[in-house]
Amino acid sequence: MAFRAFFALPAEKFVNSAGQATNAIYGFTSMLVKLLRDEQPTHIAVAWDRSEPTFRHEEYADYKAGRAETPPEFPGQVGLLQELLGLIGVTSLSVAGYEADDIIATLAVRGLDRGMEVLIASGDRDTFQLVGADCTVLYPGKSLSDLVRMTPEAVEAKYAVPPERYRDLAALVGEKSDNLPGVPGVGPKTAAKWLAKYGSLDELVARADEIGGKAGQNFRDHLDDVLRNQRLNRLETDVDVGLDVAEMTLGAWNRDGVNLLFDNLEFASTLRDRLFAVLGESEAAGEAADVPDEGFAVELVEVAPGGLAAWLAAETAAGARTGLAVEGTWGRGSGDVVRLAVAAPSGRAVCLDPARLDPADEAALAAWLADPASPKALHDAKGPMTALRARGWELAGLDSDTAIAAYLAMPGRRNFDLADLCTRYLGRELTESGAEGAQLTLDLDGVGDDQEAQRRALATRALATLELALALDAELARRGADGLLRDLEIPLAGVLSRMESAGIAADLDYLHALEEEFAAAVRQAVDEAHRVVGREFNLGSPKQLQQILFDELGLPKTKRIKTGYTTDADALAWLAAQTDNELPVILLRHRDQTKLRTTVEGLIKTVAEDGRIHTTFNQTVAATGRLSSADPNLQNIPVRTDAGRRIRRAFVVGEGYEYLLTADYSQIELRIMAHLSQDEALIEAFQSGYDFHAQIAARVFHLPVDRVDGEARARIKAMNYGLAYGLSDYGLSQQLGITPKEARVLMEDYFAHFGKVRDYLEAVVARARRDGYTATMLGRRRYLPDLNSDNRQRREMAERMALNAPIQGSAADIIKLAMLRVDRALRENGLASRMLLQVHDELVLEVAPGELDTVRELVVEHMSGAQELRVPLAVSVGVGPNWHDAAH
DNA sequence: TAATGGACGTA
DNA sequence: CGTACGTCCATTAT
Repeated sequence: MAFRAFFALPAEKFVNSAGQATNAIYGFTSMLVKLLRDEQPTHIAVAWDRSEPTFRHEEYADYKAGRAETPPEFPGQVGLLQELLGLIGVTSLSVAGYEADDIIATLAVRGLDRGMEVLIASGDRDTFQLVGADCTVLYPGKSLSDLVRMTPEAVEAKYAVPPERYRDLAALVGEKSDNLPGVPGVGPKTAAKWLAKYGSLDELVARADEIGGKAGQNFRDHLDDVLRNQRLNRLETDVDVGLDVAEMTLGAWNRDGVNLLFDNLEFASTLRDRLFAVLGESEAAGEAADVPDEGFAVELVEVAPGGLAAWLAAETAAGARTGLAVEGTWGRGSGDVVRLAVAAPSGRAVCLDPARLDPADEAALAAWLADPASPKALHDAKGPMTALRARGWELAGLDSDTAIAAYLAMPGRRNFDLADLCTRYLGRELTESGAEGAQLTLDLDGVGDDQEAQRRALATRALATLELALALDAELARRGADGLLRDLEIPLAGVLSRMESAGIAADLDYLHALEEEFAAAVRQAVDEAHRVVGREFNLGSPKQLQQILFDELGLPKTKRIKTGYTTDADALAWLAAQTDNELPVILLRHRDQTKLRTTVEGLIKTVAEDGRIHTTFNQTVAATGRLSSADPNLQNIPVRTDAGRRIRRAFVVGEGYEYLLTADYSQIELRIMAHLSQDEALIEAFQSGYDFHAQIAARVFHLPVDRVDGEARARIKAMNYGLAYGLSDYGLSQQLGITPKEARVLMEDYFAHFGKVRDYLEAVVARARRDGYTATMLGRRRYLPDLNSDNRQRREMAERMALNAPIQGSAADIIKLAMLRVDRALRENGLASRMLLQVHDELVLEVAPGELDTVRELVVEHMSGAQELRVPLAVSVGVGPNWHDAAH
């Protein structure tokens, strides 16, 4: 049953933050709760298979051979499940040399002997042989929670043989999963027909000659197999289980132990409550607790016009938090609200249509939304916040954002759907096919055009958000991440919302001119390439390129990739050096120009009515804590090449403003590494204020700083940055064009002077391996279960992530702090200047007329002062009419 | 039509 | 065989 649960629940949704899979534990426990509740057994035991071979293996060496490997996530859950059973007072049994079913059969027979009524919950059909008047098998049906009662009638109805003949039927048909082949061409129908005619397998064997047809011949040919199957599928009923049935009553249970285990497994309260409820029943029978195990019991209330203020006041007395769900559209810095629902802790909720709101109610709603003293929980609030602002409503009092909270708890997760999180934290996923009525879908699209259903769905969402926020509060408190949510990420959502709405002005005419220029360059490259090859082909197709370069032109092979040989820029540059053929150079130019053209085209497409480009900042994507930017991505606008930098001229200061100002942290990640490692030499290099890389090079190569040449500085610069990424000697050698051995020597020289850096890096990985996660300066965690992987590639990958995550993540923490400080300072000083973009270590601001000096000073102060480090946090600032000229 | 993989832009 | 992203395009799978 645990194995069934394992496959019934998605493993990726049931992993705790230490990387422990929990789906089998969750599913099994859930089934057990249902069994205890519905069947109220007086005695109960759970039997387990063991890993040792059984008597069946001794008799038939290939027993269960050819089975797929047990998924690695499963075995680790068995011990935890047994621990849980121990805590709740349920007997666990296993006996060497026997399968769980033999133990079950033994207990069943002994129970029946005592006149007990016996229930067997098993996913193994062999147990059907035990079915009788007082023995029923509960066999998993369509879903986990659906157990089919296999009574004698049910067995007969399904297999057309009585339970005592089931073994015969199974022997004839065979059992694939046990590697017991049956008679070819004989399925349950034929087998049942024969058994009906001859009465039993023994009789069938005795009269084998009489059976006609191809199947009959097959039966005679495979008689040995059938008889072996029949011997092996008999369940042993006299196993020495070491315990009497009478001892298998539900024992005392350990509430604290269960709580602790559930906390570790990160199971939310629902399953725990259900379990406690049934255990409570077993202690004091008759006192049935009615625990709803599904849906959200929302009570959608209609408030009379003008009554909203009173309703809100009554429901949120004593500052209770509410759940708020908004339906509408948002993106690219704007949006609209179609309706919104407010759910209170009582389970009551209202659903409001802003367009049809009584004026008094509208005022009440606006005031309530803007009231910082009215705590609200939303799921992914930034979008709704933007949409509300587009209607003139400010949102304040954001007390929890369940998407961000879940991100802080599980920063590596891909999506943070409300429905998925409800599954994960509130455990409603097993109740899909349960009681009627109470169930409400969370899927807004799935409810059709029924207005009332949509209102209910939104109200349900609001209540779900409220309940989820509570579960996540506890989750984050346990991690010490509640401050990160409350003081950093939630306020940042508001700042980002306003940045998105502001957008950045674009010079459309200039962009169009650029596009044409890049397009012409692309066309020329295409023509040249076609001419060189002698026919037309698609330069954008890696597959066609491989064909031409390696097959037709016979150029030397590059690095292998899944689909053949790579045609990436490094490889093309290498090819260009290997051959006289001009094609690789043309292809490189084509790649460059194509990339620039598509970047410009993408930007043009996203210029809004107001002449500005409004990106969307995602706060829950990057596993390290960084922001990301999408639609369009303004964090990857070219800057390294001249041609690329020209694109930055298209980002200009908007009407009513005087300058764009950029401010960036210089070498923030290296400074963080110096701070965290506490390496005195590194710290000193930063404190002196001179060229950092040159100073480090001087130490490594034993030269005065002014004698360090460009080559030496470049090597050390690559090394400095590489260290923060878990660079290997091989990687360093590739980057510097030296041999791995030389790179190795260089690294040794480096660490000879900066030993604490090595100590720090090693300690980070060791600690992460022990704790299961890394942490940034503000306590933002990243979980890396692969640090203990048996797979070397995965493990080393995780080690590099562990090296980088605290550094990159701390930098992300710091600039987020800086953004809050800058934003607050701008507003408190009544300045019209505003923040527009964040590019990981850089902020772009739009400066209002006459505010330049104030803003420059304020930005530097709040960025460099965002976090106290052992080294200065240097910030450099540039000002200009466009993003390019504002560089420094 | 959706998913995947290669390639490449940024910090 | 350094990290973190998002987007475009071609190709493959459904």
